[in-house]
Amino acid sequence: MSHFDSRRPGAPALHLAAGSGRTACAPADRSTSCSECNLRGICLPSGSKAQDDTRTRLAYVGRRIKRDDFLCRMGWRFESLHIVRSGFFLSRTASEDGRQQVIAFHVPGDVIGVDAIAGEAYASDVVALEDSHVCVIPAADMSEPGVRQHVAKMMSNELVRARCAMLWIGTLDAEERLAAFLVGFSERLFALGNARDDFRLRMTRLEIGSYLGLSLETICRMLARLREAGLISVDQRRIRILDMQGLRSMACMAGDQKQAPRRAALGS
Amino acid sequence: MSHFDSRRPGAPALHLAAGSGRTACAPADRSTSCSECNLRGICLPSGSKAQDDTRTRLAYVGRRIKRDDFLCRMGWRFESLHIVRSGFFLSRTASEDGRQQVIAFHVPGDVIGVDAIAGEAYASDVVALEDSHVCVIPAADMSEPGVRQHVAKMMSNELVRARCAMLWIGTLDAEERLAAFLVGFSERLFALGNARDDFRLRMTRLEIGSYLGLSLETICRMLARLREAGLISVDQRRIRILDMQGLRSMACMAGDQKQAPRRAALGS
DNA sequence: CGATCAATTGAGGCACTTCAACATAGGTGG
DNA sequence: CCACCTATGTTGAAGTGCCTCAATTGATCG
Repeated sequence: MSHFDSRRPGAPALHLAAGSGRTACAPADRSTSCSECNLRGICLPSGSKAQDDTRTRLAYVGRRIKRDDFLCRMGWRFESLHIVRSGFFLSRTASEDGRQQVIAFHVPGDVIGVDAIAGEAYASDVVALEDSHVCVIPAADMSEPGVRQHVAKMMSNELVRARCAMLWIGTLDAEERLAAFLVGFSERLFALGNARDDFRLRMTRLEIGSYLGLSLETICRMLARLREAGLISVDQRRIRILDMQGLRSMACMAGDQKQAPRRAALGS
Repeated sequence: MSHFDSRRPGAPALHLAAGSGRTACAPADRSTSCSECNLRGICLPSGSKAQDDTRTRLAYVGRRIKRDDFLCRMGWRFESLHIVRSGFFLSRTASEDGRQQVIAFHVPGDVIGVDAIAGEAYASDVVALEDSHVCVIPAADMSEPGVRQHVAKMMSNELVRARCAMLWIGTLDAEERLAAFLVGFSERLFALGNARDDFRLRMTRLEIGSYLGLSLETICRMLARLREAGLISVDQRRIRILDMQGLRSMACMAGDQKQAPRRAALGS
């Protein structure tokens, strides 16, 4: 099923999660008070003084999104932000000729839709990678102090992550990029209470490749190379990190050892 | 002069603007009321109803930054946002082993420093590409309604631009990337009252290359190729766009014609 | 248990990097 | 004003990392 224009001449007939065409109109849940949410401490309004006060006052409508369904589509009018309560999402954009790229993965606690605030329409498609659950935050609530602060922080975080990805894609070779991705993903899951060195990828090799600007075959090969180097073990989507130190240094996130490639060096 | 660790073994001895080592401690200016600023309408608090009211009330301290000086450095504690009043800036990050990448260019009206809100420290170096002038907005003022809205929009814009850059780097080949960059830069300048088809690049080929994940030689060659194709004329840093339609379609920002490369295609 | 999608691995080609030589512009001091 | 210097820009030739194409295996699901 095609949910896009992508019937352009000669387009490779690849298939991908999120092709099911359903459009995320799952019925709204009961609303839940923030003070009873299992994301207390991760989600809003962390850090503020009026914290408990705000939290008891706030209550948001939840929505369930099934695997492969859209949370929102490019061009939809911006009406609300969403916070991931459980599950995983992927965001992707497309250029006007239909080429797509994964530009973000979202884990519980993340705010989705901040790229729509400026344009008043969503700037990317957001797809659930597994059955998920989000809180709906009406745009009007962004002026609420506790919400405002949390949203500002999460936006800032998104920006840092996006720029981090730019740094990876622009300066690291394939093996390093994948190492950086794995370390980063591990850390995000760790912040949610996961083990740091044992997790399951929720996305396909194709989606990882798209995110990192590499082909899916290269992802496979580099996973194999990292495995052969004894840094990780790979079993389908289950990843175990055997040598975090080594992986980090390969990802240029610790002691360095490699010469920077030309296109990266800005000298100084 | 080295302002970084980059004396790593074998680092190529490239030199770049922003090596002067001065650290942007130019004396603060007189403060200026927002109602008298020449960015009225572009800058805050555009769009709000309490617009004129807020604008007359607000007044911000200005700061001058000389060419090649830093507005802020990675790791500095976050104390204030900056809005570019005049001039041009470049942001760049570095991985821990010293590889750098340009991650954004800033034109008048842009908010600088939003990536610091989450981490409470600046996440990138920001360098003036020419003598510039910024407004200093204390972090505390972010709760001010008019400011809040504008900052949220500009953050959202930054995120969109960053993701746009990811899309370019991840899915377009060198020639297309450069075309997209030129079109995008043209549009940003146009929004500031410039001609759409005649402008001056403020940055070196090296910096453009870094931003686009390409070597500076490739930038040269692709500029030549676009010139030979009759799409632009190039005279040093002065660019004239001779065929906007053609340039846009090459940048995949209008009618398409090319087959998407594999690494981009997410199928559907 | 077939059908479909995801993952793996090999072989070959090309786009871009790298290295290198040279041209040009802008600045400085004689 | 010149010669001189350094940073930037340009262009050529050669190497290579990753993409592309292709064929196979392994999961997953109705």
